[in-house]
Amino acid sequence: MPSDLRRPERTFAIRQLCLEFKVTPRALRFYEDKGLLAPARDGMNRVYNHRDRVRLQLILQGKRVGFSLNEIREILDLYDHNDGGAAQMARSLRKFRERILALRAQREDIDGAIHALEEGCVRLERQLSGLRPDLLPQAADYDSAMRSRLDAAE
Amino acid sequence: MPSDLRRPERTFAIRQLCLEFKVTPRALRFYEDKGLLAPARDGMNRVYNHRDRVRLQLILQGKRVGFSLNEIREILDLYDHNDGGAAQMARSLRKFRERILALRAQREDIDGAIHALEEGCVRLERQLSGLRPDLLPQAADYDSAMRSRLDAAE
DNA sequence: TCTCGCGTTTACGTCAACGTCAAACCTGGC
DNA sequence: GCCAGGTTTGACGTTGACGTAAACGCGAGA
Repeated sequence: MPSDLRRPERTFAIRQLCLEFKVTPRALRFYEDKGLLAPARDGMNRVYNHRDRVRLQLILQGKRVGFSLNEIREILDLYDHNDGGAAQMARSLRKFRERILALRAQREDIDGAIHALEEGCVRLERQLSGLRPDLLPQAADYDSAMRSRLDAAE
Repeated sequence: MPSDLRRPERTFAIRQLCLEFKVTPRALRFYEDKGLLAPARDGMNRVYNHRDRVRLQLILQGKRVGFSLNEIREILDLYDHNDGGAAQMARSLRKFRERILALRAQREDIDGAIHALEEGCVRLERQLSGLRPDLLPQAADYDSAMRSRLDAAE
């Protein structure tokens, strides 16, 4: 009986989701307070199903890209009951496009920041190589350290 | 006497910078409290010079890409007095590279979110076009509205 | 002279997103 | 029967980034 994560009838205790997604129980309960999650109950205990798990994934992705919990809730709500009429769907569509534009702008900012920092790096490397070239490899180590970390993450 | 914004000797009152960058005086004073700005004084009044203006631009860009004020202060400090020794410079370099990696990761997340939202848009458009195609152009208006806004910003 | 409007400082308020702690509950194992 | 360990619900604490209110200074204009 290999209980697969992808089997839709599979349920999860709070602990399991916390371990899997590296969040605290407090966070999950907080999301529930705010209306982002609504797990079932077994007696007093929360029981998360496949849909709750997906929602949690979306919540965390949303947070990573800078959405507030309120915005995330809005989006989830839109996703959920856009059977609530065509007008509702049109509003969702507008919201989504708005978000896309905002995210594109944010990406531009990030690219700008990356370029600025890269220029700063070049400047520092130039100065350091003329001053104390022995200190340079330390920084270069970082890349290989990162590469191995990325490998490990895969 | 056309006082050009780019002339380095040009100075600014607090309100001018506030209007230009859409921030409140409270914010500028707050940044000063936190050591991110240090404008000169004319009596009791703050006088911002060209360098302060550039720093403010950097602060706001930093905020947009998700840096905390503390992180921004660190970066500005590093930029400022990396004459504080080669070891300091090496540390700056490491910090910069760290930041670059973090920003790249953030960009990946954003790209993911954009794709997800675009898929959502496609889905909604499909459903809407079969249901109430008359509601679609409203959303499309948004693009042209944005284009004109971008034009105005230039 | 008096009042505006903008500036200043100091101090407290707020909001989001949880952390932390307490007190109670259920459950399995000894 | 009882204890440890995980869960529940409050309730208060915390941090960052300001907002807001009070009280005052100061030069320009009616």
